[in-house]
Amino acid sequence: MTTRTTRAARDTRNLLIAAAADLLDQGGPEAVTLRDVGKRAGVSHNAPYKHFANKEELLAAVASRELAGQVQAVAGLDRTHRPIELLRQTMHGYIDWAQRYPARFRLTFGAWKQESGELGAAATAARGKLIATVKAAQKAGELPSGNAERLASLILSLAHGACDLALGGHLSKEGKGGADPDMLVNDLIDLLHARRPKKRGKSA
Amino acid sequence: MTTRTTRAARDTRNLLIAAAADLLDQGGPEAVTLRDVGKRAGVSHNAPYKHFANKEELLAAVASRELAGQVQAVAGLDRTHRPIELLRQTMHGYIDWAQRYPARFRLTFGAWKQESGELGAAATAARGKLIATVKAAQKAGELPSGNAERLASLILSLAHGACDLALGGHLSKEGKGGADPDMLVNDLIDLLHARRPKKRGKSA
DNA sequence: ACCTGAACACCGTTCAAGT
DNA sequence: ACCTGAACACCGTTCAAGT
Repeated sequence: MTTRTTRAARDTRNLLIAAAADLLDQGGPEAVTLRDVGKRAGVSHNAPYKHFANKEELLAAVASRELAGQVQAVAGLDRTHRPIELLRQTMHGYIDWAQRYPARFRLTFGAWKQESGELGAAATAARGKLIATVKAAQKAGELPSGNAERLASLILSLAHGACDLALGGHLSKEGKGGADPDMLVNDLIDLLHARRPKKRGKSA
Repeated sequence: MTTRTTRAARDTRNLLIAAAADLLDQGGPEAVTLRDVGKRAGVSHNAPYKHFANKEELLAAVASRELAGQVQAVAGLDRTHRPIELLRQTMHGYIDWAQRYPARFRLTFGAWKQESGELGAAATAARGKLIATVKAAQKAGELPSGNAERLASLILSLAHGACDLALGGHLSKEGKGGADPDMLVNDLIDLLHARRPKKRGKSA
């Protein structure tokens, strides 16, 4: 099972990642100190340096795990639904994640000074999953044709922006004009669906 | 001119804000230390505490100034254009600001632990400006009818999300699928424009 | 190969004191 | 009313030393 790293080392590594994620959830970014991460993982305050080059690399590992979880969630979706409903569920899952774990969401898409290869790969994988879903919906005639990557960027940007603004209280939740991220994603998907190619002169 | 605060105090306050913004632009959030802010403003490292309760309040003042600048920019737009073009220019201005000053953009919409009344008011003013622009475009029949606040949230969420993703390199700039925030905003506005109320049976 | 404890430089914040 | 210098607690990181 273990190739080069021992089982104990991999356990410690995962414990450190889990500890960082927990601290993030409970107290935000500034609550994630290497000292508390170590304490929570049952090791000394600088044991993390045996598994990560520095604090940012530990945080990058947390972010990578989150993106991998997103890919997993999409892969586990019920494939009996129509492709456009799969797309809708994918985005609602994304929004649900952002709202349940706001600190992880902001960390994942936050500012990284040093590019982590693992994080970049996880992001590419997640983006690939979304593009495939968009392509399937296009093939089924449920979305307008055109570049799938650009369409995916449109949908993801909206969902992402709505989540980020909502977390900051910039979406004016109260009143009749209040729109949460789920509603806005539905609005856009409905808008796109209305522009789908008409197969047999069916009125839009 | 000065009501209760002296001119010197107001100058120092503005110098501190400007110094913080400069440090933010040059070295990112972690470059903004109270010590360097003071040094750049020509005062001691804890003079900021005479003008702001703590570091976060200084940063909130920076963010408020940025939002006020956005409102100013919209107010200065050429009113001879059609309303929907004003909307387009407003969003392009927003995107341009985010790309020129990424650290200010992320600070402004970042995580605030203590609600600053000034920042909240600035955000409300900026949102109000956008909603008014959307309403004007609706009245001119250039956007679909419906709740203007919700439509404004849709457009702002897209622009905001596209900027945030682009800053993190999550928008796959290269290749034919590459779409930058300006293109995505144009896509959405065109999509909405195509769904505008048809006045005299003009084909969409 | 992995971990520890001491140490260093740095930061936000407080406080007593000055004008 | 505004500012300063010293001090405190805390943090990321390094290093010598242990198994």
